[in-house]
Amino acid sequence: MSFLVKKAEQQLEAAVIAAIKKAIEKGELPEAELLPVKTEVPADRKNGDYSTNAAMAHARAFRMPPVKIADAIINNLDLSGTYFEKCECAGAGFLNFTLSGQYYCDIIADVLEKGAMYGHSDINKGKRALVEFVSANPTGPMHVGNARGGAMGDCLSEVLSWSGYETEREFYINDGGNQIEKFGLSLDIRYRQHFGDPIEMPEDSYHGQDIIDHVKNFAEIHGDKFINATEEERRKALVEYALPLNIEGLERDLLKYKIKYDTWFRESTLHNSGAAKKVVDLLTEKGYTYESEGALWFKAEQFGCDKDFVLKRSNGFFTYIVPDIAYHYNKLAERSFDLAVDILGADHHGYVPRLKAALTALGIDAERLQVVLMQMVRLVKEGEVIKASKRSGKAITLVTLLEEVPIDAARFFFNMREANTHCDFDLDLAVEQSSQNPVYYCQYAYARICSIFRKMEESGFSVEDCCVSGADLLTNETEKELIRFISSLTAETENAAKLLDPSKLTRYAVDLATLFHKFYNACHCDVEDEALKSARITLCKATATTLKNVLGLLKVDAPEKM
RNA sequence: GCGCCGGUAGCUCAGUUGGAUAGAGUGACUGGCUACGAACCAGUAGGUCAGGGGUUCGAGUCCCUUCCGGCGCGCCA
Repeated sequence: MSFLVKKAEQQLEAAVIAAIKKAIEKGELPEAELLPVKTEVPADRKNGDYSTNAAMAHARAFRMPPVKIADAIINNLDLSGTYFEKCECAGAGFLNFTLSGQYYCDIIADVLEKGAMYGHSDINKGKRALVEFVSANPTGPMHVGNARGGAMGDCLSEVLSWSGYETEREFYINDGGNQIEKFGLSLDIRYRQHFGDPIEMPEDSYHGQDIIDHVKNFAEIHGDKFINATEEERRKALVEYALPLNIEGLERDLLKYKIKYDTWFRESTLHNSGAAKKVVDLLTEKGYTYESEGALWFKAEQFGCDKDFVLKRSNGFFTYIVPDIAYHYNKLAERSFDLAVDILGADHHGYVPRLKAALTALGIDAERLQVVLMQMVRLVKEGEVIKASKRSGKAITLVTLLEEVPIDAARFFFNMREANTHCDFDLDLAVEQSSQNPVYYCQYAYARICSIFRKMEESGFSVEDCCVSGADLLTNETEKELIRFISSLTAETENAAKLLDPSKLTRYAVDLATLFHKFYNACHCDVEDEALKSARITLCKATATTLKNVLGLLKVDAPEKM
């Protein structure tokens, strides 16, 4: 959290502990072991700016009613030299504290001093994080689920950076294994169909238009010369033509979505370098594998899984999880990231304990791998769910989505809900440029502030030179509430990083906009009292900085006019 | 059958480490621009926090259990 917030909380805790000790010395409270004092912000501000449950928590230790303990604490409390000016007992024995005007001044000054860096924290300084997200199969276009994963992964990466991590974004290209076989098969059949072969597409092949388009373009270049080649050669040529185009397409589409990766990691490199074989050998050396029915098994039960699983099939091929183990071994052991985050669809949840078990067996602290499971997205239009079938190739693609919905709105919407909740994406609302759309609501607040600044400058008033010149100027409840909320951004960033949940910050942006609009309606900036005018403009500047920073984190534009 | 996730206002969702009378948005209704952007604000109405038990000063939050929904449990990926 912001150092000022921390300072205030520490002052409060120290003052309460000192008061309890003093009361014990004076015999107003009995001798007993003290419990740690915890402070919190009351939900209802009528109960002060901070409260502590110290009196209630000590009820048992002191064998006294909480209210009596609270009285003793208040009688011995010394708040001089702190950011607090008042303490009252309320309810069951809560001690409620009120912040002084100086606190509000100092918060605003701090925001303006930090500027674009306000909201950043250093709690994870010196650590490196890798966020892997989307990692869509390169066999076809991305769908709406990838759009959510992309928006979330990108914002989460930014959140981690803000919390102090040195963060990298990575895309894992599944260019090995079964789905590439299926890709080759699908291309092959479409190619033969293109030249008149009446062969039919199997049920489980890729039926999308993109496969047909690839074949058409391929045929324009190479004609029918692969018709008489062996099936293996033909497939190889088709895959070597289409796969790079698909990967370029993924990169291009994600860039449109404002997502830029630091690395594109290919699964095939794990096979070619022997890394996949190496992790299996390591597990075998450590005695964590055994052979049964011609296959090589991993003793997963020993590491908390419900059953053992196969690493190498009796036909000699590795199962899908081996390259994944090797990949995460690469992230954590070879590239030594302190934290690796995977963003996966919720249907992968059963696989996570297996992967972690294997990593543990390899001597890696599996806690360094954190998996964010993401529930499915349902698209809603005109109040009805749009059905999407992936196999039929009729799923709504990311590109189609972005043609309908502004990019900022899409990114914002996909970050409004926690990963682990089903997400209804309302297309009509996302497109709507009105108050109902939370993206515009936030942007409107920013544009409104900029408009105030323009008006002030036009009348010859220097916005640049504004400051809060006295601790007793910003006393309206909407002003104080706005400032307190501004002061909580750093703590919010830290919390979002800790919980791996960027949705905290979309809600923060909306709430900040709300508090600003309330302030705007309750207090006029353009008042006769020059000191008050200057103070309020300064508050607007701090609000603008905070709002712009948060929208920047989400990569949503903060327009000066709209 | 076993396991994971969820169930909070008509709808979509918040609710921090267990805290005070459970909150927003949206929809419905009533108000507010001869002052800085009304893309805004103020107010009214709407609840058995799925049901039941337990832990304690205190439970939407923690534990147990039942019901309902989503998903996973392969020598597929």
